[in-house]
Amino acid sequence: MAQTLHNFHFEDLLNKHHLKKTAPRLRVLSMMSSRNTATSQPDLESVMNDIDRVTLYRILSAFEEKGIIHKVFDLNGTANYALCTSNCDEGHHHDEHLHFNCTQCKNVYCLNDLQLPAINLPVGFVPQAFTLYATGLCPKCSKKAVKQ
Amino acid sequence: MAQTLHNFHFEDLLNKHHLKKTAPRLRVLSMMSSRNTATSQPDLESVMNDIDRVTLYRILSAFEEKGIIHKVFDLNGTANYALCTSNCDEGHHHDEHLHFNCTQCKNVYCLNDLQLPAINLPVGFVPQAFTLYATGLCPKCSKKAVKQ
DNA sequence: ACGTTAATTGTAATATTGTTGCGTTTACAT
DNA sequence: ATGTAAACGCAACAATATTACAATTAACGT
Repeated sequence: MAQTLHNFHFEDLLNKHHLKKTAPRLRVLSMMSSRNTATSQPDLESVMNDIDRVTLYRILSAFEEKGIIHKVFDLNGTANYALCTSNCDEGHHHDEHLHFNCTQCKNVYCLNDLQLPAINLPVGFVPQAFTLYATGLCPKCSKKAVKQ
Repeated sequence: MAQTLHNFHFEDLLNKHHLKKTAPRLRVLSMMSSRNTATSQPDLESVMNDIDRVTLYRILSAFEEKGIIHKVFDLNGTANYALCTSNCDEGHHHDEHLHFNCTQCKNVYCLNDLQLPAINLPVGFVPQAFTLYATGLCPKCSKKAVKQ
């Protein structure tokens, strides 16, 4: 669970990307790092209900642009956000991992360790990035399902 | 392009799923089959601006539920719809193909022929469906890019 | 420390997208 | 032909996202 990151890590991160260290930004980072799943926009909004919605949108898009977080849409088309694991540059993400969307609890898991197999596209298609998306039951929900 | 389907095909399709043959439904089917890319909700709405928005939503969700079309969210999180190729049952889709989203023209291509490689998930995760999602340049746009 | 300034936030207004309830119309089975 | 359930259209609303601008504040040099 959680990468046990501390505030100064986040401050370094913001520094690195020439973003000012503000309370809202640090809170967003801390919330997202405290979870092992992606965080949905509605979740963010309800937890941070004292931060203005517009500010939240701007923080998220700034982070995404800088390669600090990445966005993934779940089954219902709602935006979920998760910290990028590593080397995502300005404007260029490298989050070619599996996104697992649990149909029960709706959580989106980023399975970073999973290597994507090579894919051959039809002629003419020039790929820039791949994402594998899976739906099903996450460990928690599959356990519950068995018990019943 | 297009699967050169005719109206009576659509009528059969609707019959098969116990859906009444109405003008709006036939128009939606005919529009979607006339394209080789998925159709975005905004596109549908602007082309069929004489059909009520709510009706459109209901048609789309009915078709999706019956396994006639499937929904895929593009880079911007907007819903795109495409006809299912084959054997998609009521409530159970089998659209485990590649969705290619062109970053230039924003079109979403369903590359049905592409076989997805086997994926091993971490223990506990019980998959129901996979979708591979790629971004990049489609044939048209990559040609243009070369010319410039 | 202190003031300046550009970046960031907050506020208000608006646009877009999706949903719900209900009365009217229509396909289609009898 | 006609009754009925299904589908449509309309109105109102809810949720999500964007834009413009004024107020605030982090970070820099002095």
